[in-house]
Amino acid sequence: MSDTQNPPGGAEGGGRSARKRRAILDAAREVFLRGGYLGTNMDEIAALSGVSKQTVYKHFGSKESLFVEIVTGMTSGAGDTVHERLPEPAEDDDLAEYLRDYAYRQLTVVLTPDLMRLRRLVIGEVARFPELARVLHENGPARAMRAMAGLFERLAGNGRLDVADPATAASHFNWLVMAEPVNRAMLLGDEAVPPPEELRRHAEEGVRVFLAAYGRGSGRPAE
Amino acid sequence: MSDTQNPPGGAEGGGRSARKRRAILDAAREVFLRGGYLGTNMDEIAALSGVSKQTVYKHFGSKESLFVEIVTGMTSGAGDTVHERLPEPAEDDDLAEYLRDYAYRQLTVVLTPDLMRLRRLVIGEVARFPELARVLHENGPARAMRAMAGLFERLAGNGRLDVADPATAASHFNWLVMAEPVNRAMLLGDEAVPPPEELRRHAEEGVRVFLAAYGRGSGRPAE
DNA sequence: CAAGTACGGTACTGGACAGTCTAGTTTTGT
DNA sequence: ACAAAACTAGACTGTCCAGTACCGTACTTG
Repeated sequence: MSDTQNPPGGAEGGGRSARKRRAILDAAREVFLRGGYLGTNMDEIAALSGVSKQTVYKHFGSKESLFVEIVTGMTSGAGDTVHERLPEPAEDDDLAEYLRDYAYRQLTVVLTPDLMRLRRLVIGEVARFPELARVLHENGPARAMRAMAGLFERLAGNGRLDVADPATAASHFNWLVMAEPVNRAMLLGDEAVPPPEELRRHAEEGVRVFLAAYGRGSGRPAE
Repeated sequence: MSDTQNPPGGAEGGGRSARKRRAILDAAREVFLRGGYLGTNMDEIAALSGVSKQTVYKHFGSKESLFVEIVTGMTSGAGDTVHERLPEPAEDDDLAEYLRDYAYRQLTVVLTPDLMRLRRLVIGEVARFPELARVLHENGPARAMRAMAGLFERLAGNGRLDVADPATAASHFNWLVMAEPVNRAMLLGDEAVPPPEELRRHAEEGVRVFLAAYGRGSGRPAE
């Protein structure tokens, strides 16, 4: 209809087939995130992507395949954006400041509406698609906590943290920061996500508690 | 068929109608928890409860009503078992011990398989039934944290804790203890729930961190 | 430009399922 | 004992939906 005049390279690259494929994926993500697996029908996906149902089934063999592709794509993609580009803290950086920034960044990514909807979707389908939940756990919390555990271990080696069990410390740090807002958003909807400045305060409080337990005596500066 | 010989009082009390009603509720809980809202059909509920479909619709007007009744019943019921019967710690009690016990009890209740399945179910249906999620949040984490905040406030008044903001302290305590195992069980299934002794260790570690941040200088005993 | 492939539109199949209807049976209250 | 109320079994309606078939058309490629 609207892009009949874009023979080879419209706005996005790739051949016609590849373009259709992307359109289907985009539409399917939207529709699945809105309605869940059972609450979604393939006609709606076809209509929203401006493609015939036949084409949908040519590209993805079944509703189930399409669903799995959408979800795995989103989970692994989201995990990549958080890690892979957090600089190690320099020797003379303020450690508390570094941890606050890290916490805040993590919060803003995970609380993205689409990621919250993905999380709800996957959790609701644990019984039907246990593999997807496993992948989400691996690419989400498990991955983040492994990265943090490595960092804490190095910082303990430097003498900048007092951490005997890096994995436990990483879990404590992660959930001190993430648990409250994630749980709220999970149950109360995306409108329950606090505004940025409140998230920053929340991150600060979490870091304060973490450093009180794992800092080198400087956790509570006063007194 | 089998209970034709129990005229008035079979095993459970109540008239025939009340007994049927309970049977329907039990069956519906099982089936909804297993298959989710859309994944459940009313014929299965009728069959499992040993009752005709007509009777199901006499007692509960629709699939939706039945679902709402099941879920609200479970959420409020579960909240009650945790609170309402935690004794205040006595003056000469060991506070750390008291908090460990409290944390461990909370863990064992929340990690019950049925409660985990309920949580997944409700989260997966947030878009369709936002009210249910609100109720679960209110009767679950919110209620627990309010109770804890009250306790911490009193302990701060006693000089046994160093808590300026009881609500934040309660959130930190709650999630230090609950977040990791609950999140694991949520995504990895009920088999990922750690055995009791590991839960106890986990509760201990959470309490240790909490007291390091909020205790009266005695958080980290060494040094 | 011709042959082959991908796509659109649409109708169709087969099955599932919420909720209703009917007619006969059991239970209960009085 | 008897009438009202509750229950049973199963057929039935209307609807929705995954996946397929068919055929004409647009695009791609040699």
